[in-house]
Amino acid sequence: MPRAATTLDPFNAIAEPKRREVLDALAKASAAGNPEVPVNDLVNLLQWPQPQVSKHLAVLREVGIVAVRRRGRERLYSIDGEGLKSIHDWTAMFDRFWTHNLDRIKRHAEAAARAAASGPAPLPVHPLLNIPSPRSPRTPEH
Amino acid sequence: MPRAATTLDPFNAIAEPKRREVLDALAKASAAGNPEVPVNDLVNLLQWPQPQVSKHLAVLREVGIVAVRRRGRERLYSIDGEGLKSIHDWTAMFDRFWTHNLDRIKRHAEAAARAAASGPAPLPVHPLLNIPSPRSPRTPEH
DNA sequence: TTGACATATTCCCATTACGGCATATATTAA
DNA sequence: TTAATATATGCCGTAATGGGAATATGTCAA
Repeated sequence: MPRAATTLDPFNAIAEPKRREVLDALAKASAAGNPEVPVNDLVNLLQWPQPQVSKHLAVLREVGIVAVRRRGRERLYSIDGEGLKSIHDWTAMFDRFWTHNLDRIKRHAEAAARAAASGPAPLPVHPLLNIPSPRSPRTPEH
Repeated sequence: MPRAATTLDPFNAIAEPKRREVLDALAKASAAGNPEVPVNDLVNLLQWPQPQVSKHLAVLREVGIVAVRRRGRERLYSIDGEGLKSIHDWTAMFDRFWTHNLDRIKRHAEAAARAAASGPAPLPVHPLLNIPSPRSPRTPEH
């Protein structure tokens, strides 16, 4: 089974760096007062071939990150926040792994100081992980 | 040029759904008091073949989402928040696209009511986009 | 109708990922 | 040393990508 399709979900859609550039451009235009941007404006902004822009927009639209509206022969694209919100929400579940970093680094420094007072310690693999942890049971909960 | 490498950045790494499952399992273990989890525990938790677990962990480690420490013949994996924080921060730049949804929907409803008072309007493509926007200049800022 | 304009779609290709299976490496135990 | 345990790595086949170029589709203008 190969890699998941880029149109599977917003996570796969924004994995492509160029697609994030498209979203950045749309956000900038929105901040400048143009929440809806025709494809040609994006082509001029990004300086990419038009088919490339259209293809990336199609992927973003399929996963619900952008929305489209027709105006004459143009198609106006805009950001639909719901798609990105799902990613924001998922990553938010891990915020304690970076919010409490200062505390953890401080505790690590204290532990290192205590270890240095008694004897030379083996060099830590990662500062954030040098917290002595109780041996986990071989068969955890599930 | 094919798709970007999964080890290019955290965005590509978490695009794979199974990799997000691994992170969820690590987060759950951490919440249960085991911030560091041996590979075998993850194998038992997820019920996947061991090589598959190791490979996914390798990708997550390469982009800095997880960290490893050796303890005897085991390798203890833990979440390194910095990698996920970069994603959280990027999506946060778009928070106004979902935070102000209520305002936008309300304004849209008012606009629709005004339009209905004068005559039948073309059915909206997307409720959030039905805000009448000034025609954007053909050559925007950049 | 014909042409210009705006955008989407199709085809081709080189590259890469994922899963399965087998095997290599490293560490502890006997 | 040899065996057992814990984990990583290599190889394979299948599937899908993103870019380029050409072309199709749809809309407005003359």
